[in-house]
Amino acid sequence: SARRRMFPSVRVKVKGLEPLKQYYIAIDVVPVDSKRYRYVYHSSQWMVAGNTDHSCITPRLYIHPDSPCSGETWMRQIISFDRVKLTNNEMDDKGHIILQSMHKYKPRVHVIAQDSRFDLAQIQSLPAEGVQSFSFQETEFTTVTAYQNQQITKLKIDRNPFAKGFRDPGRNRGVLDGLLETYPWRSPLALDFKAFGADSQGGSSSSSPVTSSGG
Amino acid sequence: SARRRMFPSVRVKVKGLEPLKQYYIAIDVVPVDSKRYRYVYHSSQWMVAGNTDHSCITPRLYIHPDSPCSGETWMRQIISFDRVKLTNNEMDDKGHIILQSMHKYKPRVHVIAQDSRFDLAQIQSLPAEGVQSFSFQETEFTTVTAYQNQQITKLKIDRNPFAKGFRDPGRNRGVLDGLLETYPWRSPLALDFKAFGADSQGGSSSSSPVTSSGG
DNA sequence: CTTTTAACACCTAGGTGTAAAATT
DNA sequence: AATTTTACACCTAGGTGTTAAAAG
Repeated sequence: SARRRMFPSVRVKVKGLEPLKQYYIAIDVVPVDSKRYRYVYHSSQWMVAGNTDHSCITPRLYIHPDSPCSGETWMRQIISFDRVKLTNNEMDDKGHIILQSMHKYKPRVHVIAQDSRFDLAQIQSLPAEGVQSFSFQETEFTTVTAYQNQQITKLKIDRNPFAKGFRDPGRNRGVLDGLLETYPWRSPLALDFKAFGADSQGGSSSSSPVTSSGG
Repeated sequence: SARRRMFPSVRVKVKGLEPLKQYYIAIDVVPVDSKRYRYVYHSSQWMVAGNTDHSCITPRLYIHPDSPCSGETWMRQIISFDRVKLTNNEMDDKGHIILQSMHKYKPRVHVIAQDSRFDLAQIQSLPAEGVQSFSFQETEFTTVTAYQNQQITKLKIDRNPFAKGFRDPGRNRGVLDGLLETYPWRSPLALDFKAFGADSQGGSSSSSPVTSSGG
């Protein structure tokens, strides 16, 4: 029943909003498939290890704490979801995002136009209209309770300020640098409402008790 | 240009709200008079030391972070304003409550019925209707940048968790106990919407670089 | 002289991976 | 054997009164 922050966090830039209109921006995390995975150490790969039915659960929505906010303000800043918390506790009552361990997931970002018809700050699920949703291939991740991949561990230690105590000022740095070259998202992800499509340019996203999928 | 939390913080209990209706609850701090004060140490008293015109400033509103919320939820819990921050910086751009040092002030609590006509989460000033305001005589305080009254200092050290490092486990305890007997607010203040009046029963309220008024 | 500012040691509060223990 | 939980040392982040220096 652990609950930890998602790290790296999802960070997005938005353009094409109406400056004076009010928007909510939210994130949720949806299953990529219905498979359960296990990590095969000697081949450094995630392998299918069973099936899971996710169809009866609706994902929880994390509303960005700045919501609601004008399109102008949203577009002026990088929108960071660094306080999102994940848990594997299905009975969680703190509103955190509930995921099953050893499964693949992908975050989605939702931009919701304010509408006086629904209760704006009490949103528990997505409204039927006035929503645009985006997701990014490179933010896919696999959930774990213990790290399987030492490269991910090193990346987390080096990039997460709260893990500074585990940093080795010595030669580990080279290993991390190598991983970062292949780490797809370094700068904020980009959402363009004029194009109405997901234009990814890198950024950061993943989760806490989590390793990336590929090996 | 200091900005510190208000301590003790204002804590209220509410009754008489409509359970299913949505409300904002907010606090602001208004001048008690137009006088500037100085503390006369030998007589342990605040004396008038000048005049100030507060008429051209509208006080800033601090909206309780749980807002908006149903009447049922508001009534079920103690409503604590322990994150309110005060500053003497008139140019403050962080939204903190701006006060002048060496003046007397009194907090006000506002209960605001949700209304689709105004932009609910962007409230900068009080709406013209649908608001009920309460204040409590015993929460009056005088602002300072350095404590004038050693009893207040001792009370803060003993009651504020963040000041634990200054606590003296020895004989100071007796002094504080004596002050607490005369300290008027120990339990949450009470707002009754059926009576539409301020029914005070003690509680806690004051401010950060602040001493109480009386000697 | 009175009042304010800034640096400081000392706290609370909470986010890390780790390693051992517990669970399945 | 694989996975999860728990206690832990070590961090970040930020709230205290104190003190000396600065400002008025």
